[in-house]
Amino acid sequence: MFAALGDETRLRLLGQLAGGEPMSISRLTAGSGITRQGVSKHLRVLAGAGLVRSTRRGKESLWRLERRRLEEARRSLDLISRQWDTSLARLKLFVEE
Amino acid sequence: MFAALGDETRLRLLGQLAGGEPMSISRLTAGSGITRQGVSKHLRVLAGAGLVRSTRRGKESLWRLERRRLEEARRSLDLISRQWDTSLARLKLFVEE
DNA sequence: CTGGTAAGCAACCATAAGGTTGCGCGTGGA
DNA sequence: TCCACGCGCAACCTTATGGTTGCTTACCAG
Repeated sequence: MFAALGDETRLRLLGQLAGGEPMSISRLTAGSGITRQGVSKHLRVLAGAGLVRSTRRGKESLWRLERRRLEEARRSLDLISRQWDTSLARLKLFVEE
Repeated sequence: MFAALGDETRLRLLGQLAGGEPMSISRLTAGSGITRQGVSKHLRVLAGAGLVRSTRRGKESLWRLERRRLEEARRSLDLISRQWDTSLARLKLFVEE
């Protein structure tokens, strides 16, 4: 999932989708500087990480954010960060004794 | 920075360092399945993202976490997530009017 | 049913990334 | 002083990745 987040283009896509409004590929492509196919590929990567989801509507497919996953990522970082904190606390305690 | 987090080996390294105790490269290498050079490369990537820092002590260099950066990453995710939330709230409000 | 628009599929290309091997260098201990 | 240990540097190999082009499929409107 972090790998999916680790690309500028994909982060930009997330940013666009963070607007809340579902968007079609061609709309996401507009002004992106890369091809529609490129965008499509990136979207599939994001979808593979569960960060985004698409629903077909007529001849266009609409993509939207999957917030749960973002929260998961945040929690993972919290975990490491917190583990670090408590370890340091223990260490400090140990040193001060 | 997410790119730096987006590799299993590097996440594992962070996990080890999250123990709070600074570790040498050879120690981090032990049981990692890859070469010392590989670990070294990954550490430099992490350092490049500011997630980790090293200090030379005698003939070994000790690596430790840089917690601030983890918090930054978390904040970034929060930002997207929150932007999504508020947009949805606005949208909901709009729909309900 | 015909044409245009939105997207999927597949092949392909160049470069970046993960990993290895080989060698040289400084430091600490006997 | 000499040797072993822990690292850094550089070259190299292989596979993933970001991106493109070309062609096909699906849907809607006239």
